[in-house]
Amino acid sequence: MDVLYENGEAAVGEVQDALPDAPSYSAVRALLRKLLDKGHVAYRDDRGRYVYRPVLARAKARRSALNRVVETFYGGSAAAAVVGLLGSKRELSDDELASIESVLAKFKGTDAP
Amino acid sequence: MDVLYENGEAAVGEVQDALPDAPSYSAVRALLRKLLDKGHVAYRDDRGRYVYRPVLARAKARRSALNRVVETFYGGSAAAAVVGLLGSKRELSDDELASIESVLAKFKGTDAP
DNA sequence: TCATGGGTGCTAAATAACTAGCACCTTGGT
DNA sequence: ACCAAGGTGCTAGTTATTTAGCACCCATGA
Repeated sequence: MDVLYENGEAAVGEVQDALPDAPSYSAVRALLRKLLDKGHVAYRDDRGRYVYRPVLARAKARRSALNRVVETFYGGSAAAAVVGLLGSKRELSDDELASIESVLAKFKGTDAP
Repeated sequence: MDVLYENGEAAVGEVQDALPDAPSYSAVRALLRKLLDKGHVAYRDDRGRYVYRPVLARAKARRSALNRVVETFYGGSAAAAVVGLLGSKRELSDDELASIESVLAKFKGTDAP
């Protein structure tokens, strides 16, 4: 799934290559077929070659993945996760800094009127 | 693994209870034994009752998990992940806001002297 | 045109995971 | 002392996953 979300879509061989410790080609085929049956992925036929993509919207999967990490490792606190995320960073471009401050701005007025 | 990281440590039954769609008690026992063999978990004997804990330091696992989400869903940009994390938040306490701004501060001086 | 590489569908066998159930031990309450 | 509850080690049977290997299809390049 992660492979498909990272690439948008991928064929069997690409999934296999992207997998950390990949099983056989056959196993990946079987896996994707099972995900297909379960409705987690769809595919398009690119001239006899099947290219798979996730069915669940990227945004939802993203939120869910982030949520799981926050729950598992940060006791449910998004702010703590943000600190963890930035704490291990060495540099930040001006644009990145600006975008973060922009999203931070909306919290500033909220509870101190 | 997530269960162990979230709780710090857990016995077989607790792992089973915490699992979203839990298999049988026997399966969880077998799973934990396999993780033990692979060196991913250790256990202490709490008077005949085995309590398992992860071997890899929480901090490392945390970094790795966060990294994976950032790679998979945010093209490797931690800043984008931060924006995503905060974007879906409605409120933030003063303390949270302060801690984020504190960690942000170290980036401000860096590249605009 | 025709061989080649890389797909697919399908199948059978090996391998791994799950399940249920036994005997046994320890703890806690009666 | 005894019983009940809830652990463990171990085992055997069932189920699911992985593997390898067929026949076949279809672009591509010589």
